Amino acid sequence: MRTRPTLEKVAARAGVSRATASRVVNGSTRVAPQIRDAVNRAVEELGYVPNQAARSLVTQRADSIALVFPEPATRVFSDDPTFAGIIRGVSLEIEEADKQLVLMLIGATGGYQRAERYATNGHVDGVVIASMHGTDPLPAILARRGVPVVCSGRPTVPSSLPYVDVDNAGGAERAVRHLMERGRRRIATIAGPQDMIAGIDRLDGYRAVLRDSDRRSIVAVGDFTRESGTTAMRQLLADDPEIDAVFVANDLMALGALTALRQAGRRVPDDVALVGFDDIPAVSYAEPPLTTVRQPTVEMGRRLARMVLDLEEKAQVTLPTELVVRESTAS
Amino acid sequence: MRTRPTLEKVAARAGVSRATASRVVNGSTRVAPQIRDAVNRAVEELGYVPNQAARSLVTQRADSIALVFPEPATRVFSDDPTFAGIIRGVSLEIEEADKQLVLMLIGATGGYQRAERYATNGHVDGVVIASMHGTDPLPAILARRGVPVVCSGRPTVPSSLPYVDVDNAGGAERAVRHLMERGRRRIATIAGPQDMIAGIDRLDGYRAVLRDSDRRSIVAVGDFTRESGTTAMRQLLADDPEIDAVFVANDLMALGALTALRQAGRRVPDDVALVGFDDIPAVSYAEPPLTTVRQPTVEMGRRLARMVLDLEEKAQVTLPTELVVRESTAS
DNA sequence: GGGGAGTGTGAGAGCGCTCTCTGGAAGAGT
DNA sequence: ACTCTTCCAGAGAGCGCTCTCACACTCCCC
Repeated sequence: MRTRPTLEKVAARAGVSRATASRVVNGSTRVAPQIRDAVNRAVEELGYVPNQAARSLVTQRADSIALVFPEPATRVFSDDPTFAGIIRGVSLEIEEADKQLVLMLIGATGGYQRAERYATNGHVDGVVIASMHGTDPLPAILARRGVPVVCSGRPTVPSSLPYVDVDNAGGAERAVRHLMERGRRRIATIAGPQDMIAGIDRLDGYRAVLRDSDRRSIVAVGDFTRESGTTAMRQLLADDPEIDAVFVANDLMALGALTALRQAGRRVPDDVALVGFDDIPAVSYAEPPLTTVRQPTVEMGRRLARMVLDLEEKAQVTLPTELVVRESTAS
Repeated sequence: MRTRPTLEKVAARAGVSRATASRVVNGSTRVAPQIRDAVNRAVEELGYVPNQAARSLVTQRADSIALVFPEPATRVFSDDPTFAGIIRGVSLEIEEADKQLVLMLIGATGGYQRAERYATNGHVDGVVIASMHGTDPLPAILARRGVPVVCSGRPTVPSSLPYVDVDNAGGAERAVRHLMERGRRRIATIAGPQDMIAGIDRLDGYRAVLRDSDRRSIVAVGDFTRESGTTAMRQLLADDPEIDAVFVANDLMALGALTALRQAGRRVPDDVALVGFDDIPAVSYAEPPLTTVRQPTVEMGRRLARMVLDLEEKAQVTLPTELVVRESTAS
């Protein structure tokens, strides 16, 4: 393999100086047309590609951003398309900006130090943290180190860090109200983990609506996995057999709950109505298709990327969610 | 934000030369213990982190590899955990080697040139192509440019490029033979796209077994999406209502087929037995749970990464698949 | 006790690029 | 015709690091 051509070679071939060649490559306007053409031709002929390392060294920019998935997220990763949506969104925006995406799935051992070290060594211009765990120390650490950080999901502890979240509470409220409108009396919930903002806010939304209508909450807690949905549903049925509706804090658990209901001989929606959250593809193919709350995952990814790339102001953003009504809540 | 400390500063603080500081940072043994300690202390105190760009510039290594998902793959991405498995595997191995993973989802517009340009500018040490499309020109282009490339999935056109594939044909054969052993007479298949090696090989496996037992093939073709599975299943039932078993080339289509069967009033497995391929989590929660062929996606990712990192010899590897029997093929 | 072998440290070049600064040519103004 | 401005190209420094080479020192053996 022959060595890759340098700017020097391009300049020599075009009969100009390295500085001029650099100007052309970087699209400066203040270059005479015929010289620009000559350089471009040389670039073409030699197949010149700028050395990013050399460029970064002098510009102090890396032209890439990191997308970090903390350990707890990686576990769900393979079964929850929510993360895929965020990746896609971030990727789309990054590509448009002609930058690179560095993906870090933080493993169990020493992943944090590794991510911290990496993010602070100038190899990335910013970090998007796809953490659903609000107690994650990484964002604050990086921010203190001067690395631009944007979080996916509002941190559980109030902070001034920029984030992009979805309207979890609002979505939950709409879902529960929808169940009430359909005439459901005993509305339970399967909540998500209470160390994640999505788990907390969705439970809050559920509680707020029930409180307003003077009903009591019936709560089981899962961990956003399908299995935990099944377990929680069984428990709910054991605790209160009269339940006629369940708001489940995510679709994966809702699918698990559906299994438990079927096994218990309850018909959906006839006996028990079911609402999920996320709108992953699988729920629209479930039997029956599940009503759920859609969250704009790709858009989330886009906003996260735009903020960290400074294409838009870093802020604390909450994107709207939308109730998608399907058969599982037919009256 | 104060400027990050350089090796120079560390050396000064430790009272040694830059060269010695470099030796310590890079873990050379030929340094006197007390000097090593002094340097390490200085590193600690200053919070020194090596500048990767500067390092890459001189070593000509990037310490990162790219994982490329061509356009057709990105479409399935969000609903098919197969890709997530590959990503995890690659990520695990990369992390162990203390390198970085650059993820490229190739978009519709100019993604190829972008990927090519990026991969050849010395920013990555190698490329893993998660292409299921064997006609993809990218691998050959990069290989010609001298970039280490490993493909996920055997290219459809014979080539000497290293790849990691799974035993698609063998898995399909085992699945179909399993259906025969369960006494099924009319075994159809829903094949995958015939421009992907997984689609081709799985159909070949199906055909081989039927040929050996002198039965005729009944084939419908899908594109690996759930919807196409439903459509193909309907078509199959219309063509030949006597069908009592279907081998489906992937799980997503199998789930789609299950929907079609249910809608047509066919019981699974009583009337029609169903086998999928991939073993995604969803099929074990389907009603009934589907028999399928498991492929080791995480292991695939690991092998891909190890090859491209030169931790093991680049070769053409085929990993075994395994039949997982569940209720959908009970006799 | 002198020459080699072995060991640890420093000096300095240079990776490929960007960017400031300077110089020269051309055009405009008096 | 001469100066002033404008514009564009080149020279050169230097980003932070690694690595070769040279050098100083200790140790050992004949």
